[in-house]
Amino acid sequence: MNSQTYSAPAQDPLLTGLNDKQLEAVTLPHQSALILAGAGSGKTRVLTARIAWLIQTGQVSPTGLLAVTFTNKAAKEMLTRITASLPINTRGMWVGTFHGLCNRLLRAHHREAGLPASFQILDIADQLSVIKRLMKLMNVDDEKFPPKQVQNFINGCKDEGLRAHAVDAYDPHSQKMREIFEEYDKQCQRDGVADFAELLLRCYELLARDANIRQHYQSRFKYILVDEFQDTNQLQYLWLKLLTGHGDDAKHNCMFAVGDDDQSIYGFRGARVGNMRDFEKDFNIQHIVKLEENYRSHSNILDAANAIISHNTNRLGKNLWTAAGAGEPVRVYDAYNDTDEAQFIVDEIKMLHCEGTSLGDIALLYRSNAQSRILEHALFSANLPYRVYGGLRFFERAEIKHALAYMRLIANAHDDTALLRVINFPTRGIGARSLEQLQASARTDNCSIWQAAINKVGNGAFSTHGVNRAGTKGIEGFVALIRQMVDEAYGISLPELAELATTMSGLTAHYENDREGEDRIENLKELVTAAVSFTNQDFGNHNNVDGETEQDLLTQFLSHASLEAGEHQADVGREALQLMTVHASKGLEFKAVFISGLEEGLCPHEQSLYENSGLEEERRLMYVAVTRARQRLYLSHAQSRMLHGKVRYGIPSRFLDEIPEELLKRLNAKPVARSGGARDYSELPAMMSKQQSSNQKNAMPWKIGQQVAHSKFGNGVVVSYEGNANDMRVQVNFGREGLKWLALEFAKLIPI
DNA sequence: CTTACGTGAGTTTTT
DNA sequence: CTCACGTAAG
Repeated sequence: MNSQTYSAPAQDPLLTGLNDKQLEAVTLPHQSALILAGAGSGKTRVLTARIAWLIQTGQVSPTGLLAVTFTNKAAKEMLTRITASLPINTRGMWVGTFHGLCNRLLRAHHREAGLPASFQILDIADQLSVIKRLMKLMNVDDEKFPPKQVQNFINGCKDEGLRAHAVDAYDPHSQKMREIFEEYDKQCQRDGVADFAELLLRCYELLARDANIRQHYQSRFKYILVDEFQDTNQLQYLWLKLLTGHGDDAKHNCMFAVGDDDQSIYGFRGARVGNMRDFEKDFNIQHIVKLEENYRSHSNILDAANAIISHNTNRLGKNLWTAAGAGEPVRVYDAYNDTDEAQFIVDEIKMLHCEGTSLGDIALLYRSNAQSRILEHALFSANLPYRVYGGLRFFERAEIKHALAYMRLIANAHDDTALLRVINFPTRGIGARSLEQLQASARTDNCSIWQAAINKVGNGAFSTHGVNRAGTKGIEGFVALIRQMVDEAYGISLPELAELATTMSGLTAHYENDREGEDRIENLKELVTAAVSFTNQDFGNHNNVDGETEQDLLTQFLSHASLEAGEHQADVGREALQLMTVHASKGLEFKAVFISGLEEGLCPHEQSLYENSGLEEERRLMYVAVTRARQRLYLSHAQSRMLHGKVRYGIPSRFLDEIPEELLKRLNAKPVARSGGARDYSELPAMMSKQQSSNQKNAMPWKIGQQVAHSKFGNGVVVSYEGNANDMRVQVNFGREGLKWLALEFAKLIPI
């Protein structure tokens, strides 16, 4: 390695504790580099140390670098760590998500980007409603063109950097899709809104089109650091290339990309693992550093993960190892059915908990959300506290979106999506007919619905005489309300504004009359609280750097609400088991991990087998799941499972076969006979639907929780067992005498 | 404008 | 099975 640029003093606090590879990555010379960071290899540490090191050695100023992540959480984490290691002000630093940074850039140059200063951001739900509305207007058959599919199409195109006109369409169906896409973009433009993908595409196009702005940022950002590079999509990569000045003749800036091709699990959303190889080639990467030392798991777990992932082809190549010992074997449980599987998990959790593992350090992972139900049921019955990740987040809740819609209308009443959301909520007698009329006149006049409403009720002076159609009164009321809100909003603080949006709109009153509105009112109050803390914490956070325009706090808050929808669930204080999909578990770690539902058809998922390289992504998913565990890993599968109201019989996942038997401890059944060669899975889908003869699980001699008496140790309770019918050992908790393993063959245990 | 019922779909989802 | 959504009736 070329170390002429800098030689690290060994005692440098930034660099102490780094292993050789980490140190190498952190102190790489001034060139683009690719860091292959395995799970639990200290990736974030390296990324932040790199930033700190670059700054501290004077190679770059804090404002001269850009660090981009996928999640707000990761961005925050990075900022926190930077602040902890360097006495610098992170304000004005460009550390954030792709969307957050693009938003920031677009706000600063909204005119050049062709957007209003207070443009709003559509989340997926908003976007879908725009599409549905538009399709109705265009008279498109939503049977032939399911709105969700249209949405995926539009986002998919944008993620590849394509506008409607650039999309190939040779058949009527795709031509229609393209047409909707085009109309959709026009509609958004008129509303002054941008969807998630639009933020990136708009930003990309701006940089591509406007040489001044491009060069400005290119000369500013000497270093670009990218986290989770394997998850970047086509457009994100193009954006990065543009920012580094890659396409231009001038020598380009440095890109420091950190990623793990084995953890690429978002291909279905447009992520391109291939970007890693492209990066290597496009940037003529001289430095690929592999971080393979894992600080998380014992080696049995890592070896299992390595074995599984080695079945993938075309990897960049990496093998995790650890200085920690082998640890416990990976436990495998062959359940009779899904209920049995859930019960097994509950029993094991009870035991782990008895032994002192805190519930919050235990995760239950599954491939699809539907699997959580049965687990929840079992946990609930056992009185075990749990927390399910997923579902609606704070800013996605209906009542919150309603309040935000009022706030959006205060910022810009021409926002059709916001208007339609609340024009009749709380109800004010505006029915479908009057709405249709409004939408129709908006379309004829090519104006916003707000404008159409104003035209209808007259500008300012309300004419209550003459023909008053049913809806007019309601519309008048709505127009007056919004105007009044805008008036009142003038000069007040953001929390006051949030308060205004929840009360003056009638939302609070509406929910007060609702029997089940209590929680919603609580949430609305919480929204005001969120506005308070946003005001305090983010005040000046987006200060004028570099000609950024001062955007009002309201717009900032609304962007924040869209871009950072909040935690998935708030009750963090309580000690609770963590239930989540494997996708949601990425980046997390737990002392003990249960991966359930390891059956063909579920994991790998049936659907994935029809997609090309679908199986490999499923395997990466399994790899991610396995590498979450620090000490103990349970893999379970059920011989039968209730799915879509029918009993399905599944065979164990092929991924189980890919783990060497010596790493496993089969908790009940005898190991599946290994046929030496690979199993033939080609006819699986057919097999799945057939009913196989189910071999009954061996009867367990001792159930967990069974009370027993022992001549020497006294009374106890069975907490665990292992082995098979001939050679069974049970673990018994004798209270004061402690936990004992007893071989059933010798120990005289009497059930009581 | 609610409420009830029928219908159909049902992987994963950082922003 | 279970949820979300759309349509019909009250």
